[in-house]
Amino acid sequence: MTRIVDSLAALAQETRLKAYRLLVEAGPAGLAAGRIGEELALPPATLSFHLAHLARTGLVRSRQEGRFVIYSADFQNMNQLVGYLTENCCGGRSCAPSTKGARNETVSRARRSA
Amino acid sequence: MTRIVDSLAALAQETRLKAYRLLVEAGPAGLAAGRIGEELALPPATLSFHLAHLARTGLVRSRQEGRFVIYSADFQNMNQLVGYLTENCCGGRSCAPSTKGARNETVSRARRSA
DNA sequence: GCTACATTTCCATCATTCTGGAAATATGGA
DNA sequence: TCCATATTTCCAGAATGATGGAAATGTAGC
Repeated sequence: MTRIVDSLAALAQETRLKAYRLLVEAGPAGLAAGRIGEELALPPATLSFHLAHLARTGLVRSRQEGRFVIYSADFQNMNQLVGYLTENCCGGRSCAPSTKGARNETVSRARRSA
Repeated sequence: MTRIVDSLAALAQETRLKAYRLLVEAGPAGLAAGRIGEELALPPATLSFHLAHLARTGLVRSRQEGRFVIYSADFQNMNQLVGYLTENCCGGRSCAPSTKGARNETVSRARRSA
């Protein structure tokens, strides 16, 4: 669950979401860090900070290629994230008001008399 | 896009994600605020802060019912969020390395000579 | 080795978010 | 009206996150 929260937090920031979308668009070939910085007009330090954040959660991979560091989206991890949301947070249409567990009261057990 | 970032941020916090999942589990009937506070063992002020945060993004609705305020998940907004991720961030299997636009270079235009 | 470019790390600053006690604001029942 | 309960608002302190300049590190070609 920490993994999920971290991934959500990684995408819950405009700059990082934009960067991630660029990488999705770029596909497996990916993009050099500097290229992303160009597109988003970010100073190097800020860019590096955000890319590191995305990489730390696994949503993005990086590989060295000559003088460049190429970032690319990790679709498998993204699928896991979306899968989690669909299953646990009801993104799918199977949003049936689950019946598992005995938590079938709207208000508190202790205070229902109130 | 601000809407998306806000929704992601709302879920990118352990307490709120837990609260949201309780509400998904509870279905349209929802849960009284206090009931959620009980489950998560949160002091009232903290609980209220997080529920308000979720409500502000539209992921959750609230209705007054007697002395209780009942919160419930808004599945429509959640579906929109998951839909966005699937389409723009490639959660679906149609993760084909998009070909739109002329952004088909991995490194910078200006510096490709390097 | 030296130079040029790419990226990261270091560091300080600023901004936002989280937390929870205490008081205020409902709401319902006696 | 008065009391008990439910929830929110007010407020301040603590923690975490974002930003970016400057210096350090890495890599390639001469």
